[in-house]
Amino acid sequence: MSPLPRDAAAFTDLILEVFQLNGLLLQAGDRLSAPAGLTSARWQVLGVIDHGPATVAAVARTMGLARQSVQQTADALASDGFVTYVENPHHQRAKLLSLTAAGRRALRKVEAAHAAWANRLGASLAPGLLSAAVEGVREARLRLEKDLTPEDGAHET
Amino acid sequence: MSPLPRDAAAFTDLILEVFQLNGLLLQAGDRLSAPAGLTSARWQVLGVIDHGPATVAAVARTMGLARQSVQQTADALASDGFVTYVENPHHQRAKLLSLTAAGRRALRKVEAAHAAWANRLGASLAPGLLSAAVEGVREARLRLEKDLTPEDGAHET
DNA sequence: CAAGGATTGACAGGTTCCTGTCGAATTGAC
DNA sequence: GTCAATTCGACAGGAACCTGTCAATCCTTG
Repeated sequence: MSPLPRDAAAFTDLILEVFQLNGLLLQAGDRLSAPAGLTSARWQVLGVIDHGPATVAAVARTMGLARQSVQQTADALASDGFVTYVENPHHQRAKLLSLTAAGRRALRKVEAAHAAWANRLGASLAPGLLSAAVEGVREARLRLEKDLTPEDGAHET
Repeated sequence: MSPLPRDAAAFTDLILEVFQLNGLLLQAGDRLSAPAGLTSARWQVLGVIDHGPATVAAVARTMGLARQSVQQTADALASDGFVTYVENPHHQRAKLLSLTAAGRRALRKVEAAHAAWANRLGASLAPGLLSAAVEGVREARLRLEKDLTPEDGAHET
């Protein structure tokens, strides 16, 4: 009822758009990765360890997710043979997630599909519009990150 | 590795930004609604039935979610007393979700917090940047929606 | 080198979304 | 008016995220 100021209204619009786009992107990601036997979440994990093995916690930090979420995905990937846990010279308990041949093969397949798709979608949007969107969303994200950090609590993030 | 064309790269950047912003927005929404005893998902459902009672299926359509997801949230809201199921003159089995006094009170509280928050965040961003972001994200969403619709399957969406 | 703090993997449990299926109620075609 | 298609709520099960907690393993400090 109480009319929001223009800025606030625009910000709220952005929220709604982002929610919807996020849902569609997940759907698209699942569709892209399904033929390789993957899902969005699993594909993303594979992508992180593509440039080198890493611990579950390190992958989680890279992805901005909770350690435990990535653990679940990683275990699933391992039991499907896309990934193996290899010894970590720097840590006895924290083994390294490493791509198997099958994992690398699946990843390459998804990446090819992704490239074609991103190309098609990216080309269908005015370049200026696209880069403005990226910049605006990034700016909003940065503000929000600051806004959400009251003070870095001691333990776990 | 294989370098994506510029458009595709920008599109991929947008995806990453949207994923991150989405996560932060959910976090912010939960923080805004927690003092009222709600969460993002529950708040959104209350918002839909604020302008009048509706069936679970109708709410789901409005929100763009599966019927079953909203059912779960609605049941939780009902057992917490924010909502009740009232008789539906047009349908014997499909009762209407309706706000209770407590539900309306909680919703108003969250809306007030949301307004203050959106105002603060919205004002901290250059207006041009913000509207460009909204426009760009909307455009991307529309393309993606088209891209994802192969043909409207018969039953359930 | 010994103690304290931080990080890690494991496990438990919860939320919010999904798909799939079922029987009941409504609606539409004939 | 009857019969088929659709819509609805209920229930089962699963995916992907979360928080909280524990013991084991670092790592830093003194």
